[in-house]
Amino acid sequence: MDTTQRTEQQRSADRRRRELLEAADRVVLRDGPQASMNAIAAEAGITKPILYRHFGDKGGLYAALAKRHTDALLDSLRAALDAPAERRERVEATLDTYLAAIEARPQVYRFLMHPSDGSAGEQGFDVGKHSAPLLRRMGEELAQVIEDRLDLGPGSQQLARVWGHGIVGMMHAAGDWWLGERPCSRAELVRSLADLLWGRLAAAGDKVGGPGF
Amino acid sequence: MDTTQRTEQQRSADRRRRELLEAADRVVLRDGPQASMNAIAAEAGITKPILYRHFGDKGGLYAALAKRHTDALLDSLRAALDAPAERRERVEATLDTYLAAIEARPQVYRFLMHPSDGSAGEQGFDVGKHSAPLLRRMGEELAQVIEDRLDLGPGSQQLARVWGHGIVGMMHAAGDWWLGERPCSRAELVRSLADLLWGRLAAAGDKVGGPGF
DNA sequence: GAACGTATGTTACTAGCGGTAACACCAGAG
DNA sequence: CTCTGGTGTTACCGCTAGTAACATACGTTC
Repeated sequence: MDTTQRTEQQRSADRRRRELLEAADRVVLRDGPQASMNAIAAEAGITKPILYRHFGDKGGLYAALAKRHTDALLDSLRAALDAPAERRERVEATLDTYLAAIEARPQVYRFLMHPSDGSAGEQGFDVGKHSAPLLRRMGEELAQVIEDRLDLGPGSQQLARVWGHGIVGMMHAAGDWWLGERPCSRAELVRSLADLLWGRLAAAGDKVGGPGF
Repeated sequence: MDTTQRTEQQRSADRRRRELLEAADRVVLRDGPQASMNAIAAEAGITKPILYRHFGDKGGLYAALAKRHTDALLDSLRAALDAPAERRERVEATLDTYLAAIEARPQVYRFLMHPSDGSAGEQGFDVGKHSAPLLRRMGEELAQVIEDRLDLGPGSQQLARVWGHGIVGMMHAAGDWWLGERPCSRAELVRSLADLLWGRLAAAGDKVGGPGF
């Protein structure tokens, strides 16, 4: 139907789009989420209006950019989560995969977690939307895995979703803090978090007041 | 020494500062974290330079503003955490306190969690700093409580810090998601999260492939 | 080959932001 | 009376996201 003239012209458009995304990627990797449209255009060797023609606005560009990294990270996480191993091993492998990713490319990670858009337009008080889409997607995917593989009794679906988002948040916050302070090795962090998920908090004994009392 | 002339003039300065903070509070409550300095100044009935004289820059104003709410929330959380009750009850009370707070004033919560500064200046790649200070403070405080009250054996301090930040992150992410989708009541959410912390994830059985197999 | 649509690319602009310089005013202290 | 230190202004800077207007090259279609 309309695939006739789409072949050549739109193909070059798609190629340009990919080139622009790669240029934007380079700039974001260098400047962080504050990368300006001007800087990205300059890196790509062009001027702003072209970026706007391709991506609409800054949010569009950032969404396209984020999608690539998010998809890549989610693929890694799925692989770790689907490995044939004990549950605890899989959990530790998944945690380690995530932490290794944010450790390797903190700028990308920061970009994904902090849209930092502003988006002066529709500023409704929809608190649920501002958070990074990556966190939401990870939470939903983990919820699905939990629901599929664990026998949680009644209310399992809802429980799985709460746990999915909760565990992802735990991983994210701990990773963020760890990346800033580096108080221990990655392996130790993974073990500590897995211990937490394995109920060591509930199992721990109360501390006695003082020795000999 | 210098308390002589400080009495009258600086007192009025402090009063103005408080008034400005309250005006800023109103605007942030209405417009969210994107509230502009112009808007805040207008709400206070003045112009921008005065704000800058009092708070240095936007970050300073926001920090001062955040400190009030953060302190208030932390006080509530400490109270819940220090109540004389079983550990599980205390944990549930603390979770519920936090969730009730973000439920009651989502705009404030959003502001605290999303500085969304930009702060075009020093854009070093210090990933550890961009996250909301509230999360860090909650994590550190919880870590302290855990370390003080639980007997965790060797490496307890480090373990407590990981757990502190991890649990806070779990609470935050789950709360953020819950606030957006409202998939269940607050009490159910609290119970699900406490169940997670109590090791129900590790205790759950694997799901069998299908019935009759 | 001519006409057209669609991509590419430009310069020049708007509106708003955070932030600042320069200036005026008014109250209390010496 | 003068000096200091607060309050307040207008007018500006440099930056940002985003847009309008215009020129040009290429591929498709008649």
